[in-house]
Amino acid sequence: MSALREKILNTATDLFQTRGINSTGVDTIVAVAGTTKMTLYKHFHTKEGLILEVLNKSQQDFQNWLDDKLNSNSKAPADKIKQLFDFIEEWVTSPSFLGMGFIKASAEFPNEENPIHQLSSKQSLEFRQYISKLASEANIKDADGLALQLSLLFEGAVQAEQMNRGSGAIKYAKKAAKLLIDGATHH
Amino acid sequence: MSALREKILNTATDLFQTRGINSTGVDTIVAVAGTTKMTLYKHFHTKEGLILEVLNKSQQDFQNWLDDKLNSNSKAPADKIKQLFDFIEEWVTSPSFLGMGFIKASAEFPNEENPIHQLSSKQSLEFRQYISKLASEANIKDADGLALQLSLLFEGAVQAEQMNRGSGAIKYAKKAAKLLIDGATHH
DNA sequence: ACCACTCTATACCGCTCTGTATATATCTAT
DNA sequence: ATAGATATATACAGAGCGGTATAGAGTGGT
Repeated sequence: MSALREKILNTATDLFQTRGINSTGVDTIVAVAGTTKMTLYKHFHTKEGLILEVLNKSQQDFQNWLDDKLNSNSKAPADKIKQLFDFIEEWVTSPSFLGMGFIKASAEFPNEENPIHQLSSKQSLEFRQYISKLASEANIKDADGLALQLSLLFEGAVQAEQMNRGSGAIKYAKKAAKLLIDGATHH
Repeated sequence: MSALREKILNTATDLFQTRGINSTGVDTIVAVAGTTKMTLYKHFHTKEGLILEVLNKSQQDFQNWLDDKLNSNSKAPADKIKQLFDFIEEWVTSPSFLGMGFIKASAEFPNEENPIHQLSSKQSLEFRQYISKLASEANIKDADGLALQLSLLFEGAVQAEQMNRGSGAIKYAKKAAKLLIDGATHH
């Protein structure tokens, strides 16, 4: 894969997060990435195509990182879901964290028929399903219900963190998650 | 207060929610509102000024509606906080609900020095403080902590509803809220 | 040495954006 | 009836947007 393509992708990811998607022009992206529009448009057919690829890559990076963490730190399914918010906290409080792409994108493209909105919605659903799988492996009866609740806490905490960097909201989300998980677990 | 001014404000509120703020031009607003740019710019000095007023009015409408509901339905503080998510559900599932302004606005203007972002952040904080007041009146010890958790659930549920209209996420947020409130209450 | 390919540089098109200038119309208060 | 405020209609300026055209520079393989 082309190094320039990667560079454009990473630059766009940063700029979209820090300045907004609609507010970031293609000219700005290529200027910061140190290339030209011709090169960008050879790798990505339209700006919308670039946005979709940025969203996909961002979500893949997050999901892969999280999955690795969960699998390397513990094998027991009951432990995995309990550790979920520990790793989410690590991700969200990392200095390189600038926000979750699909959350911001869905706000900037509120029309449900817009491809960017649809991808955001799909990613949100997929993450929820990932949590649900963790929950059902931990033998929790209403796995989907718990997963939905945890995803609300997650998205709320990310939202709070995007609004006020270093707000510490994630710490309280973690506590709430623990309570919800305990409440949903068979005793 | 001018009727046209009101009309512009309401039209802008709708369009910002359904099409996004940056994607909604001033020309579109005046065309839908049935007036002209000259009139708009006599009432609002800049588009940013209009956005700020839209955000303020939206939040005031929500807060006033919620406060009225809570005060008319019950006087006991312990009941008020328990009913909080019942009314939030009523608000969010109403057909006229199109999203929360400050959540979308903070995503479209991620820079923390941007006035629109700052107002969004302030409104989020004020709503959290409102919940905290409910909690402390209900004699809950860690009122701020519970308020933060409930606000995360709220913002997460709104986020989910904005992504998928009629997702039913708010029902699960309500259940989670009940569990958190019970857990934080003295027995 | 030459070809094919990728990247650069720069200029441009057509459109949309915010905001303003100008001139006209409508309405109300005295 | 007339003055003053308010709204309309329309045109325009200046900038930025996404996307393309064209021509040339660098680089690797054969």
